[in-house]
Amino acid sequence: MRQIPVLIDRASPVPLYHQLAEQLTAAIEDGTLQPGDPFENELALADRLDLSRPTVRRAIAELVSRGLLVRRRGVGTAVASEVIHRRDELTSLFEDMERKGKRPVTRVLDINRQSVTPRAASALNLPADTPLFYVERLRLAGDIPTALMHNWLPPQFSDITEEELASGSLYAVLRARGVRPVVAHQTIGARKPRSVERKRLDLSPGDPLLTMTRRAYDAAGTAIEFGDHCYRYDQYAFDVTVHER
Amino acid sequence: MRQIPVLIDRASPVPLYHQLAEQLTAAIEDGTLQPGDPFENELALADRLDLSRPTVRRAIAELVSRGLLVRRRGVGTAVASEVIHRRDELTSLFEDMERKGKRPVTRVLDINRQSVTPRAASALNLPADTPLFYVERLRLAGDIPTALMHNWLPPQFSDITEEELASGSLYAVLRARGVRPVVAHQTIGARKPRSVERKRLDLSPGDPLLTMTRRAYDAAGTAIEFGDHCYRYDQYAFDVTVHER
DNA sequence: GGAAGCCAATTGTCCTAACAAAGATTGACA
DNA sequence: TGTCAATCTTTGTTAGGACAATTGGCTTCC
Repeated sequence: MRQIPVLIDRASPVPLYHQLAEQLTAAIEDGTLQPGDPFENELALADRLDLSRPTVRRAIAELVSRGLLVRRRGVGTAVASEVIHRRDELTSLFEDMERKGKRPVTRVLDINRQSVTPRAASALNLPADTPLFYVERLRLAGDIPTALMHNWLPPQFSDITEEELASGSLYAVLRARGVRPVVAHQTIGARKPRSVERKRLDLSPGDPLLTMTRRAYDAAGTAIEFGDHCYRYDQYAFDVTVHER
Repeated sequence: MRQIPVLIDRASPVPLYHQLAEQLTAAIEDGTLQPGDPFENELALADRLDLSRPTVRRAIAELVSRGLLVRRRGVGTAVASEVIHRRDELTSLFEDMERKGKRPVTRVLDINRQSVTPRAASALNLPADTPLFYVERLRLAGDIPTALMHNWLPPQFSDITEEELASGSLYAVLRARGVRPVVAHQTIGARKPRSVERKRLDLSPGDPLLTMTRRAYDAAGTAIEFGDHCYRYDQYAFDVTVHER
């Protein structure tokens, strides 16, 4: 039975069960524990780390709910098989590209702090004539234009600067202001490009466009972003993991 | 403060926290509790139902993780706003269309019970030369061709008949055999159609194609389906709800 | 040698208890 | 009257203990 080294800092403000869950997750994700490997039982783990059983159970439950571990009463706990280990995440294109080592570059093409756009306003649950913060950006991976992004945000974000946007992800800017997108509804489709889009994304004649519109909400259910994005079909695809029930 | 009637059966083999969670969920889903309504606090609920606080917490945690409730320390618990209460589901195109009242029709174009297709076999974690069950289907909404679907299944499904497939959804056929797809990884993209696809889907020149490939797994992580689908861009789009963390 | 039954190991459920932290409310004081 | 501090309410974290249910292996008996 492999014992994973775990360090618990009782002085830290982060909950013990979460410290533990993080370190166990890391051990699985970096391959220290392989799929199918047996996992130290919860009593032993609690004893070894000087934590109570409920605390250890809570940490393990977190990994189980993410599909990293599988438990069977009377038998034990094991690392789940490879394919189950993924989860849906709310990420942005920027973060996706960074993870793949693609070195994303953002070019801000247009900013309008008083944009009246009924379609966007209604997606944000605001009156149709509400002036919104609007930004159009082009994302490049190296030299290749990858995505053309149109985003509308509620008026309280109209002080966002071009510099902030150029430096990285829109979600990072929002999070820096204490706003956390928690749920988003996305619609993914395809269509023919318009001529502006063809030019901006450097498309050849006949090239299709992959499109996504997104409405993102915070924990209270307040709409915080409406996005309308176009992607080069040969540069981007959406990976989605769906679960039953 | 609305008190929801809850009946707990301590003699039942179903866990108390689950009985409670079910009844609370029902109250939200049938509209007894409306979005934004305050929710009885956990101490009061525990007291009223004669349950311990951890048991009540566990039930509430279940609803929170499904996005039905929102909690804030020091403030209380409330029913989440409408937009949050949705969940990703593993459904099929057939079921999607049925829900929208579109009256789907399936036409089986090709069946091969011994198809050797290395790309599909490897997606199913089988040796590349494994003979697979292959079916090509065209889905129509009324008269309009909507999707062209290619699916490969492991050899144990090679007794599936054309009649079964014509009658409805592939997933329904699988479920009737006691196989439950639980997780699927989908990749959604766009591309130019090939000429067969143009003909089958009755596309005009220059029309793009929306594509999706899917690998579906059962609870044990066994691959049970590989699908490669094309959709008419003007007839179909994917709705995806993503959650943070 | 095989089968039935028992036992140990492990996870699952449930309870009591205590204290911490965050937000809202109240009240005292300037 | 306005502001700050104390207090109350509510959720969050952690602990410890008891017993139940399931599984797998071992032992014993035929």
